[in-house]
Amino acid sequence: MLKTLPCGKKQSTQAHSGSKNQDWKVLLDRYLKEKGLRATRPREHVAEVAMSRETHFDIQSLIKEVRAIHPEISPATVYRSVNTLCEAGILTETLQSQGGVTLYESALEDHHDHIICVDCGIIFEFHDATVEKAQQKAIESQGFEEIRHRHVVYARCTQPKRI
Amino acid sequence: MLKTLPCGKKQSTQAHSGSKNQDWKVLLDRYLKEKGLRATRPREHVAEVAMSRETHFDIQSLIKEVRAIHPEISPATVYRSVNTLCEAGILTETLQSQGGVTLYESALEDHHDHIICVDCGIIFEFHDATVEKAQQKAIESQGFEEIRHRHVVYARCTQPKRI
DNA sequence: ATGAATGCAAAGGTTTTGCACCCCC
DNA sequence: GGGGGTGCAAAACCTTTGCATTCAT
Repeated sequence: MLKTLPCGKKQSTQAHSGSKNQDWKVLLDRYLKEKGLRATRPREHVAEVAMSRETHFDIQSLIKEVRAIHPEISPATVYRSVNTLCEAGILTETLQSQGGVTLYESALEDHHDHIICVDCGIIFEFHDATVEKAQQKAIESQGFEEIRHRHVVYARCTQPKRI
Repeated sequence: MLKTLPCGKKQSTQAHSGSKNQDWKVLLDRYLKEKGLRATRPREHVAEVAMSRETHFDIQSLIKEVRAIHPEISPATVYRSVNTLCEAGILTETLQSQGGVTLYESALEDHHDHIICVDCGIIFEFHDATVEKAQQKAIESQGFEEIRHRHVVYARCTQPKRI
C-alpha cells in the first residue's frame, strides 16, 4: 500500500501481512495479567487510538483524539496509559520533535530509520541493511552491545517536488 | 588527550589542533554584524561559558554556571543567547536527555555520533567512516540530499566496568 | 472487598513573552 | 538618539503528583 507524500515520493504505509495489526491486544493483555494490572476502559481506549496511528505522534495530539470521543478521559490518564503501553513493549518513544516534544510510535512495526525533509517537513522511513550492519560492527568494536538506536537524517528532496 | 569514563573507557576530549577553539569568536562576530545584532556583555558571557564546555550540556546547567559568576544575568537572557548562538551556527542542539531536555554542544567539533550506555548513562562519541558512507549512499538512493544527521545508539558496555 | 486506576486540580519544571529600562552602535 | 538587548515577573506549556472516588477482579 502506497501513500503519496507532499514531496512527490511514495511511502509504504506498512500495512504488512495484517497479522501484527492485532498483536498488540494479545501482548497488552499478557502484560497486564503478568503485572497484576487491570484492563480498564480508559486504558484500552488510549491503546486503541495510539495503535491506530500510522506514524509518529505526540501525546498532546493523542489527548485531543481521545477526548474528542471520550471527553471524560483526563490528560493525566493518557500520559499514564502511554507509559504503561511503553512498558508493555507495544509503543516506543522515537524522535523528539523540533519543539523537544517526545514522539511515539508502535513498537511492533519493523525497525526503520528516519529521513526528515527540511523543506517540506515530511518524515520518510527507510531501512538499509548495509548501514545497520556497519553500525553494529562499529558499536561492537567500541566495546558496546547495541540495544536500540535512533538514526535521523535531515535532508532535502533532490527530485522534482511539489511543496 | 584522554579522559577516563565511569565505565572504564577512555574518550578523547577532542582538544584537536587548537585552531578551532577560537574560531567561534570570529564566526559570532561575523554573524552579529551580518544581522545587525549587538555584541553585548551578557551575550558574550553566555557564549564564553557555552563554548568552554567539552561535551553536551543543557541550558539549566549553563544558567547555573553563568549566574555563578554573573548573578545579574537572567535565565531568559541565557535562553535567548543560546538561540542566537545556534542561529549563528556555533552551537547545535544534539540529543534530548532522558527527561526530554534539549542538550547542546559546539557546532565546531568534528562530526560524531553517540553511544549512550543504558547502564551507566555515559555518552560516548564515535565516528565510523563506513557507517557514514553507507548512510550517504542509502539517503541518496532514496532521492534525498543529506544536510546533517543524528545517530544515537543505546547500548550496554560489554567490557568489565566500574559503575 | 480490596487495591489499582481515574479525574480533577494543584504543583513542578522548563521555556517564552511583555514591558520598562538600559546600553551598544 | 534609536533600536536592539536585558532583567524581571508573569504567562504559557508540558508533564507529574496527591487525593478522594470509582471500578475491575
